[in-house]
Amino acid sequence: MSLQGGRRPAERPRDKLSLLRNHSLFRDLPPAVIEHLGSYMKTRKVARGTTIFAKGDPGTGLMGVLTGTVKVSVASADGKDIVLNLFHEGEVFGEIALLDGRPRTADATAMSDCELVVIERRDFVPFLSDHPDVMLKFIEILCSRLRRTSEQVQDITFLNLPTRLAKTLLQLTAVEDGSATRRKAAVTQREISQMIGISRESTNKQLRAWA
Amino acid sequence: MSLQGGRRPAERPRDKLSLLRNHSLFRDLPPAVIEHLGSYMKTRKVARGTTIFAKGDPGTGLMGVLTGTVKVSVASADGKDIVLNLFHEGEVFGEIALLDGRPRTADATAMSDCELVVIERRDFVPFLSDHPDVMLKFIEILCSRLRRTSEQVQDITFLNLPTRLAKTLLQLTAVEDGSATRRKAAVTQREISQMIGISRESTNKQLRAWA
DNA sequence: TTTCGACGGTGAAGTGGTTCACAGAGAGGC
DNA sequence: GCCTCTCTGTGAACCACTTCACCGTCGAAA
Repeated sequence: MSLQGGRRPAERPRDKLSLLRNHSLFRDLPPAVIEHLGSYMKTRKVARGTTIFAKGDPGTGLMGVLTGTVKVSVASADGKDIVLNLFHEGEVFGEIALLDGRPRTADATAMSDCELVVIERRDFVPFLSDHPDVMLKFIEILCSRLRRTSEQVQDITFLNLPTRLAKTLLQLTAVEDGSATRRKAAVTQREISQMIGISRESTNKQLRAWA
Repeated sequence: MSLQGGRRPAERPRDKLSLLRNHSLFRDLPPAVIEHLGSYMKTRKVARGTTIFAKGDPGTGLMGVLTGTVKVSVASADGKDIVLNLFHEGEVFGEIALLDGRPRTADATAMSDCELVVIERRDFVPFLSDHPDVMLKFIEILCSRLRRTSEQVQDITFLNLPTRLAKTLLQLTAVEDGSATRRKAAVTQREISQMIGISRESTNKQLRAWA
């Protein structure tokens, strides 16, 4: 299943321009436009554990991952957490709030030290109006996100613990194979359990049972 | 929560043109364009219980509801069912497969006798390319769908039976208040239970406990 | 009128996963 | 080198919800 409509990188995006050049959203734009867009982008370094944005924040812009891994999750009233998505090098996140201008509905956290790029909404929206082809790409991305989230609903309601766990593990390893350089993104059992919506203990027991 | 980005009708869309005129997707288009688009639309009447499209079908087009209610759901291997969405008069559904050209990921069923309108993908996609403003509206709709589905994930994992049930009932009644004319769309307990992903019996018991 | 099928209603038994309460193992700070 | 913190590992008790089995009702079909 092609997650995120992003690229699955062979070489890494060392800088913001190569992120643009490699991402499906912008890949087909003429070089001059890409450079123009690049001039709007700011780079931001964040340390592992930093909150990049929080639920309720105004959605100020589009984020891209240069290096590292970003976790998008939501917390419940009583301290539980679910992970909605992980984003790796070369991928783009935070489009929803960018596109509809409404507040963020989830938290984003750096799972490792990260380098991010940001394009502000006020810069990006006018650009988007001038580039219908990019709108189409966004539509594709949104569709694939929707299919994914909808599949998540189905998994949660239909599948039992071991099956869901297996599926999640497969996805995780698939993604990690893609990026030759995996580093600090060691996924803990707690995080796995949050991805599938199951207690840490149960996850552990199932993993042990298999090992 | 504004569902679907659709209209909440005061007067009903007796024909396909007034559906176009009232729906947020097309509302702002010049009348000539609306009529042009209308010429592409076919009307289709389906009896209660009919399968409108099935999971795996090629996504042939965009559907609109003139009268009646349509249920979008998926079935699991072992015969269970979840309802992902209900669509009422004046609303539009089936955009995902329309927009990305991939197969349908869910079934659509007529919950009452329905009149639908259909625009074929081959007619609509060229139209869309010529109308970036409509693409923007689609982006809005996709965003709101995504927010809704994501909320569904959260509800399922965080909330317990009574809370989810209450929430679903509220949504149901809210929608039904909107359309003055509710008819055959009597929702059974089984359907409610499928909307919240809980057994029919448990739903029944909770309802009894409240009554 | 009878029959049939779908829906609502309900109790008893079963279970998958949670919660709680620990304990050991490593990793980083100082 | 020790202390602390986070992660992993594990058993026992508990509970929310499911599953199963069954009954009554009501409307439509025959």
